[in-house]
Amino acid sequence: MEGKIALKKLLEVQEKAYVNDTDAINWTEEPSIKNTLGSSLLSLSLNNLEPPQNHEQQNLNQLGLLQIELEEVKKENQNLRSMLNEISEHYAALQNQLLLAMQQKKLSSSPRNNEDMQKDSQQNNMEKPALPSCRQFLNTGKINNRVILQEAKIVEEQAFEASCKKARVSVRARSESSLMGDGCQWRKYGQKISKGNPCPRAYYRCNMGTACPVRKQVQRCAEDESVVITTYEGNHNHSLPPAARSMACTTSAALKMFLSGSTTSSHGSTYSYSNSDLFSPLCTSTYYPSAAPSCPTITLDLTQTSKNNMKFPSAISSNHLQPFPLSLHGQPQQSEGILPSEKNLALVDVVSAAITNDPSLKAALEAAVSSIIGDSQKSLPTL
DNA sequence: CGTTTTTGACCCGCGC
DNA sequence: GCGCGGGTCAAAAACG
Repeated sequence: MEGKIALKKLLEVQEKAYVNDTDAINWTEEPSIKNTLGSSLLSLSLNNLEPPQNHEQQNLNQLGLLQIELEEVKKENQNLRSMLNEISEHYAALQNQLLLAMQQKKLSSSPRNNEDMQKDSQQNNMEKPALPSCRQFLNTGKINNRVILQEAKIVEEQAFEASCKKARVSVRARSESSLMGDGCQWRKYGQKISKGNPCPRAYYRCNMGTACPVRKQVQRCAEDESVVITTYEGNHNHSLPPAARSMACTTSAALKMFLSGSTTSSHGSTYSYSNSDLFSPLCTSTYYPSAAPSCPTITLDLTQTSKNNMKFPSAISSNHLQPFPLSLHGQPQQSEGILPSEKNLALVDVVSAAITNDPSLKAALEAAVSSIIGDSQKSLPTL
């Protein structure tokens, strides 16, 4: 019977590991379990190796029982898996609804074109079935949940794509090479010397998919030629290699967060991430000129390294950046001479929470940083 | 020889 | 309407 106990223990550990990944126990490293399992399994194998004398029938019975039990546990495991999937789906759907609600709030709070927005939303409501409230959603059945989830995803994707169509993500990084290793294949299709910058601007197109709309511009900073500014525009219409996916996730997540959680001026906005502890002159009051002023541009400033802190945008003005440092592990830290508004604090909270609570975003940011630094040997800044 | 890069010409939007 | 500047095209050159 020791074998049965061992199997039970093993299954318990497996179940525990499955239900909560973060609390998963590496049973091979857990001394008590390791010892118990070790001795039990050993005795089981020894029992099985015993010559089939009087115990033959007993062993066969045991084997049968164990097989039955194994099947039961497998079923239970499947149930747990499906439950987890459902919970994940619920979570995603609720997240979508939150996003939509935030977007609607943003639209309704904007005094400009309020009537137009209402008309648009009415039109949208006529075109698409209205999304249920959270309570309704939670009370609906399994099939309804799936349908709602799909609808929510479609609506969200449409809204996001519309917002992102012209949105850009700019990455500032110190690099000897003018090309950032972002995992994608790019084809150069043009080069120009822009006004106010002696360094030429290179234009690249994504070469990985057929007619992929993604483009990027690469230009060295006029003030500091060691800084390379890479601006990405558009969404990939094909699968990406892991390295490129990390970057795409980062830029997409950054766009998503800011388009959903912030205001946008009529003349376009520029936001900035930075990973520096202190304000750099480049960040405090410099406007990174966008070739398309009507497009919102998010700037990931990776020109300075830091261990624990990351700087996030606060002021969302059309022409100036006034970021202040934000500790990802705590509350926003106020910088000298810069007073963030309540709205900005809220935005920072959203961003902070998003990164703190979303391991994938955190990982994507780390991957993006590592791809830019291009030095896998060095330890990455802890986010 | 196929692919990629270079570079001058062209297009288009915006401000005056 | 005109000029300016950013973005794109496409032929030629370079490269492997």
